[in-house]
Amino acid sequence: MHAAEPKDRRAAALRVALRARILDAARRIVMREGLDALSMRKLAEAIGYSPASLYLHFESRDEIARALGREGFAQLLAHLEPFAKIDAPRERLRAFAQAYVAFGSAHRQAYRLMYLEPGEGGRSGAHASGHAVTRTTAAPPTLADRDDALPCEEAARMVDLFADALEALAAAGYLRRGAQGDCALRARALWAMLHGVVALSLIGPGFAREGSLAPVVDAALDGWLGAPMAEDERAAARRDTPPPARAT
Amino acid sequence: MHAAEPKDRRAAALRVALRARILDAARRIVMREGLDALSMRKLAEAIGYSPASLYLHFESRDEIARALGREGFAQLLAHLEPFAKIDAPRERLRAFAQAYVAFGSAHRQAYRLMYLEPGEGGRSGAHASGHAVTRTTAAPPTLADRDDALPCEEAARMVDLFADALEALAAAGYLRRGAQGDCALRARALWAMLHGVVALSLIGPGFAREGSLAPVVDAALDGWLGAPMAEDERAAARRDTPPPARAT
DNA sequence: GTCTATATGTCGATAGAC
DNA sequence: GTCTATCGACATATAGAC
Repeated sequence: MHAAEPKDRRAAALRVALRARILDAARRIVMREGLDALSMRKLAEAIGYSPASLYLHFESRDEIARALGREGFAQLLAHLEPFAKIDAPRERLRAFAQAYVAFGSAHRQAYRLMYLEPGEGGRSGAHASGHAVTRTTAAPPTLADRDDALPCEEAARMVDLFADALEALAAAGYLRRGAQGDCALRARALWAMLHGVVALSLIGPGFAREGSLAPVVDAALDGWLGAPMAEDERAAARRDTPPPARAT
Repeated sequence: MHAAEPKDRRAAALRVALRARILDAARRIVMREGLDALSMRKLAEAIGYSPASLYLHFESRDEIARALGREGFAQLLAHLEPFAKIDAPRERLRAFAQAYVAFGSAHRQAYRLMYLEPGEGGRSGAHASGHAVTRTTAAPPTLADRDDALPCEEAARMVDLFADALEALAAAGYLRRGAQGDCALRARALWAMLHGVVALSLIGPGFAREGSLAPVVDAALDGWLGAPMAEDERAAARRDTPPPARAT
């Protein structure tokens, strides 16, 4: 194990650069023509290489799609994190929620990539040719052998963001008895609701009026944010809460 | 326009019977091996016909997948409708919610089919071969030209079921001010939440503990069902509410 | 080590014979 | 109506040039 020589360093740099070039081209193709249009051939042509070369840097088309999905989660997290500095928990949660669906609506292709089921990808293949078992009749295909929990670390951090805001909400007295103990659970429920809104809006128009998902999100949040709670009662529950300031 | 002759009737009957046979075989393949394994060739072999013959009864592989998806919605609706006769609105909504996620968890392949994006299907193709425009660089592929609102009529009826229960909840005094006017909106939010829970559980384990989605659903419902509302206040809001009866 | 060229087996869909 | 034959596009694997 001797130290890295300059030659190795340069080679490694070239490798990551080429990986980035491949992902850039893949991202462009997916954004322009959708995930189904992402093929190794088209991708290779886009970067001026042969299709086989791509397999030196990525294991499969699926791995490329998954890499793009992770990028999407990182983007989403970066989109949400600025709102974490909002002190008022209700406004913070509303900001998170609206920002989430806004991101999903604005980057439809990226969003679809993020929640790609393992082995979905648009095509199937599994062309283990030649002497391999070719596994035709095989495998309960829905659930792969993933033992890691969330789609990625960024997703976990997002859920933590939600949970923190919900804890602050409980601490501020907005949530009543029975709700304090399960902020982690409630954060996942919030995530599920937001994902559901985006996913349903993605499968076709008509779920919400003319691309405006905000009212649906607001309707869902009203239950969680203590909106139906009486003003005086909320004040009694805890006095030192910053003024709501009417979220924009 | 003369009346249908017996010959036409018999031919039509054979046509629908063959359609049903095709769908039966397709359903079996999808349940056993997943949507990706559904190919026209395998399907043709399963029913003892040539691949080309399938195109006389279905426009494309996608149409077959969509037909299976509609079946799934009908199944889901049939699974939910019995609970509509529960009088207590809170228990009714809890029953709907838990039944929804139970259905989604129990019939993963069917569920995935139900929410298939237009043109998703597992494979892509769009192989307009020969002299057709071949439309390579084409079409924002995410959103097809569907102008009908929901995925299907069954989905609309399900949302109506939710909305009715929410109206009953409001009428019973469980929902406070601001929440009564938007039961339709809230019903969609509920649908989105439930779909989000199932969808997130489908992309991999780890979203909820060991396949038990119920706590997440309960956490989400607590906000909507007025659970955090004080008992005495609820009683004051409306007295003639049937006893909750502790939903099973 | 990286890439090109090529081969194999997959697929959806169509044309045209019967 | 049904089948055979075929087209064009695909993922993946391998041999071998540089």
